[in-house]
Amino acid sequence: MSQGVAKVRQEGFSLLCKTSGESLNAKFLSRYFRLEDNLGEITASLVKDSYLSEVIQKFYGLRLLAQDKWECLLSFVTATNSNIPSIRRKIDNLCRALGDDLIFDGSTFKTFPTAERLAEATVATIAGCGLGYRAPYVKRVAEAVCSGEIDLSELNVLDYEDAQELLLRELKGEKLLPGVGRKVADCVLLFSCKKDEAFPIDVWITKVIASHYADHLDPRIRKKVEASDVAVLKLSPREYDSISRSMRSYFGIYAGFAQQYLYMSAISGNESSGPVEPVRTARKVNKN
DNA sequence: AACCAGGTGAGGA
DNA sequence: TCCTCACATGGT
Repeated sequence: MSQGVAKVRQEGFSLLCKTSGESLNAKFLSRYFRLEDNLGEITASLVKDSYLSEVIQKFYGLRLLAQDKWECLLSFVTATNSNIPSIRRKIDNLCRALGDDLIFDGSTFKTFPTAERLAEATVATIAGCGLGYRAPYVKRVAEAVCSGEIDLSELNVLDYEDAQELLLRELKGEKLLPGVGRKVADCVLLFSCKKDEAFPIDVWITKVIASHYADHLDPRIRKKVEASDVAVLKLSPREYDSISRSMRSYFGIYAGFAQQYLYMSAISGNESSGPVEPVRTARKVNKN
C-alpha cells in the first residue's frame, strides 16, 4: 500500500502531478485513475438503450478508480446507511485519530489508518469518530485483515463470484467481515479489484432500476419493485442477487461502468450529496 | 419533528 | 426464505 499525497490537475488531456514521494509516481497514478482504460470502447459497449446513452453523454469522462483494497473496504463499511458528506467526515475523523502525520508542500496530512492501528484501537475510540454502531464492525474487519483471516490480495486472483463469496464468507455461523453485505462487497470489487461487472445496488440505483429497467427484471421482482413505494424499498439478499444478475446480463462485462453513470445521474441535483470525490489515500488536516 | 442516507444484523413466522 | 426492526449520527 502506498501512502502519500498527490496534487493533481488536469489540463486538456494531460494530468499534471506533484507528489510526496518516489513511489507515488506517474505509473502509480495512472494505475490509480485507471487511465489505461479505453473509455470510448467501454461506453460504446453500453449503448443498449436511450436512457443510459443520454446519461453517458451527460457525464462522459467519468471513470472507475483502482483504490487500495483495504481503504476501500473499510470506507464502505463506514458508509452503510449514511450519506456522502457524513461518510467523508467519518473517514476524515478516522484519519485524524489513527492515521500518521505526513508533511507535504508545507501542509500536514494524515494517512489512512492501517488495519493494525484500527485493530488496536478501542471500539470507543472508533465510535468517537462518528461511526456509531458500525464501530465494532470496523474493529472486527481490521482484526480479520491484519490477522490474515482474510487476505485481500486473493480478490485479484478470483473471478467476480468467488471474490464476492470470499468477502461474504461465514465461519461457524459468524461472518468473517461483519458490516460487509452484498452492496459493500460489490463496491470493493468494483472500485478496488477491477471486477468491472460488479453492479452495486444502493437506494439510488434501486430507484433508477425501478423507473427505467423494470422490464429486465425477473417477473416476480419486477412486480414487487413496481408495486411498492420505491422510497422505502429494501432488497432481500435473494432479490439483490437476482437484480444484480439481471443487470450484469443486460449491461455485460462493463456493468459496473453503467452503474457508475446511472449513480451519478441519480444523485446529481441532490444538493446534500454534493460532488462525489474519490477517496484519497491521505487527508489534509485543517488547522483551526 | 419526522425522515433520509452508496445497508446490514438479529430475531421470528 | 421471507418479513420487520433496530441501529448512531448528522443533515434537511
